[in-house]
Amino acid sequence: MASRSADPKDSRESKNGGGPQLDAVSLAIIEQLQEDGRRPYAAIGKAVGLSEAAVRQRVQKLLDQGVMQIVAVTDPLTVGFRRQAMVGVNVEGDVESVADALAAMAECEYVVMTAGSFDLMVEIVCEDDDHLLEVINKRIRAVPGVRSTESFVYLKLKKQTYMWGTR
Amino acid sequence: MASRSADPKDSRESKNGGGPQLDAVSLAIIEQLQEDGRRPYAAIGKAVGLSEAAVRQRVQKLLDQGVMQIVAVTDPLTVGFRRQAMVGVNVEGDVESVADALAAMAECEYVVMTAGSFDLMVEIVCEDDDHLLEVINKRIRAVPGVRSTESFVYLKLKKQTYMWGTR
DNA sequence: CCCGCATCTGCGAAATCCGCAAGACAGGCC
DNA sequence: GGCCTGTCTTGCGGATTTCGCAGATGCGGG
Repeated sequence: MASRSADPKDSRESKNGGGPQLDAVSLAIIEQLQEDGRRPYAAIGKAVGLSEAAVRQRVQKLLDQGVMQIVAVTDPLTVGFRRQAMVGVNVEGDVESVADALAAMAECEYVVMTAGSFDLMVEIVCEDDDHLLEVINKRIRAVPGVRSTESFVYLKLKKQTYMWGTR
Repeated sequence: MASRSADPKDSRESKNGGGPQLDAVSLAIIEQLQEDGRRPYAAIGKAVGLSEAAVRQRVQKLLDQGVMQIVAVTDPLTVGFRRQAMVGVNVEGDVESVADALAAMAECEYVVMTAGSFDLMVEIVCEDDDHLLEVINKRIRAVPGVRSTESFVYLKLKKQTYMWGTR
């Protein structure tokens, strides 16, 4: 199912925790859809050297497998979220359970466990200062196991891309 | 052009750095496209109570204005990027010019100016450890104005959503 | 050798996308 | 008030795209 039969011009191994491997053709399809998520299958097929139906099947499989998703992404500012912050968190005890608790909060857009002087980094998206203050001081610090937090309020977003795999 | 909340026209609100305001209908359209970026315009129109052509025009305008984009997003691990890190940067001199220089690097997925003990936070996406090491120690620290950096290597990504505006 | 499995291709039918022109509506101006 | 203007909305036809299905091809196992 993965690839390997048609045209093995690529071979990376490393079964990481996620899923199946991708061949060069699927990579090329993903690149096309990263430029425009609504690009027609026929146009993609022309670009990657495959028939329209084949592209359709591959895209469907990539979606089913969860390798990629085609979605609208927005600028938080224009949809009413005017305060964002990155919060570094230090934990005592089980880091992962704290991470799960934070991930359950709607305002936490992004939660990652890290190595370094923070155990967790969390991106918060809020409507205004009051909302941000409440989330950081009342909700995050109330989670059992949270030892301390340090906040970095966003002043200006300079770059934000979704071009993984495009280089 | 657009207004901002429940009903047709009211006037302005703080013009933030981004752009125009969105009314409830555009919000609903965005929600539809956040569930499935390829959903047909007619289906969206039925869901939000608008004609197909009207939905098409609004979507096109939202795209042209940069309010949203419809793209494929992938799990970095499955497309071959196995090392990620958040890097906090301290700057002497003009912060914005340093931010621009970092934003120009392909490996920098995310660049934001912040208030707090870092002037900039940068998310790096790399293929392996060697690549990550090179980007941080050779490229970022070589940018004029970079005083110091602190790295937080990703151990496990716990949450990553694209649901802005959906709450 | 034969068979199962997976993918790719080609083709028609149905649905969708896209441009165009006309009607509806609110706001600004004299 | 009356008028104008810009925007939004609607409806419609043609080109394009999507979708399902059947057949062809390649590969590995029994």
